[in-house]
Amino acid sequence: MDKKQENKKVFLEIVNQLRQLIKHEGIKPGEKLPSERVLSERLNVGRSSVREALRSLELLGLIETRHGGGTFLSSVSSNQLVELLASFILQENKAIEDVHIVRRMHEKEAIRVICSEQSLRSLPVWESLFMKLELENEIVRDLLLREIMIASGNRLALKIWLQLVAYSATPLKKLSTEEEKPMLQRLVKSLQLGYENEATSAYENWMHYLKNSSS
Amino acid sequence: MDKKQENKKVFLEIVNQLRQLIKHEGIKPGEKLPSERVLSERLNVGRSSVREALRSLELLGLIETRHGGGTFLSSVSSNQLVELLASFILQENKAIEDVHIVRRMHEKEAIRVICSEQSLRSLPVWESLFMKLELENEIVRDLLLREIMIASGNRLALKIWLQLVAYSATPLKKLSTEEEKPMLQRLVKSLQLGYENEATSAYENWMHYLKNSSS
DNA sequence: TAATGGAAAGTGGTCAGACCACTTTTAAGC
DNA sequence: GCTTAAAAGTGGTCTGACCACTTTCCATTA
Repeated sequence: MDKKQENKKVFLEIVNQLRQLIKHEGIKPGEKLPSERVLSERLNVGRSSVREALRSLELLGLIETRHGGGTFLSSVSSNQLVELLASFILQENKAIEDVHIVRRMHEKEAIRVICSEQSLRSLPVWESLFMKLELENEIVRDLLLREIMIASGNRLALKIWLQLVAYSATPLKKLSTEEEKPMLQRLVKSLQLGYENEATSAYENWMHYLKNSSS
Repeated sequence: MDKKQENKKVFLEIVNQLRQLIKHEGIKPGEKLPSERVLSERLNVGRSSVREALRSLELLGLIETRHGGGTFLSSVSSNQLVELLASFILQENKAIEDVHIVRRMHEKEAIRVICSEQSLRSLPVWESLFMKLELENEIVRDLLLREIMIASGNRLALKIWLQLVAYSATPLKKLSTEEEKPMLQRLVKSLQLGYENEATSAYENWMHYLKNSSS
């Protein structure tokens, strides 16, 4: 049995070779790449294969093509762009930390949105959540966050967030502790009042607490 | 003389048509797309053009191809989030506003991240961009934003952002105007200095200008 | 009848060649 | 030397062909 991992897409291999060529040839941003015909000859592949690779790079914005003029490396700092390419090719998705960061970004933004809109601030759900905190002394953590995401009203952001949550290591039904209570109350209250800074601060406190308590 | 603005990349047009076809046909994630030969016939384009479009979508992770098997809308693959975005962006029509909002959110957050990290603020790319603004008086809009997203260092966010951009209605090569210059300079400068509020404000000004000037 | 095996059809992967449209370069003509 | 038209270069697209792989289908067999 051969290694399945070597099943690299061939057109990705071409993309990779293009990357090396750019590096080796020292082609700077804004400069011209060899023509498609030359590339196909140098890489020993058909012109159409070269084009498939180039179109991919174009959709990513890494190159620009001018009809009749040629193909050019996008201007500005190529080092970053080249490295970016590598991360795409090598499928470096292992950054779990990135998932957390993006998730928190969405949550924070949702809080901002809610604070800045009277109609969202006055949703009955906040009062309900606040009461629940008072009476039951505990609350499902993700329930609050989910309500926040839903209330912010962006379906795409909500979908992304749900996916991110699914990826997060944190169990869905984790209950909040007694210690979290004041933070949560502060968050919900300032949310209702539209105190953006206060709400954001409360949120960050909460996240900081969760981070430390889990380790 | 015709308007130069109509210089739509044809392979991008095919990408769009594919989107419509997927929506109209009701193709769900994980399901099979029509074969390349069928697509080329239905869209009245050559098979090679279809392939160029498909390869672009593949590099973005929106579709999967199996040699001899067919082409499929991404489903349970390496990155489910990519699949989610694929289905959302490819299928939902009226959600363009949501796409914009999420995109702007990612950009704003990236700006915040850069401002708060010395090593990111001092990247040479900012000086380069600033010089370019000074000398050439114009700059490709998305180039600046792309650099910001790359510099922020979150690959997941970058991947999300790239997909959002790929399906935004805004042309990739739109140049900034003379009026935008001060806003862009302010953004880049405050980015370098780490003035988060100033940078965010400049960004929002810029976006506000773009929104009004396009309508 | 159910299982098996292999042929046939379907599909993506790649290549070569041919045009076209547009840009850049070259060279002719003034 | 300058202008301008022809030529060369380059990306854009289509067609047809062949290969490699997968799926489907059906006849043969146990």
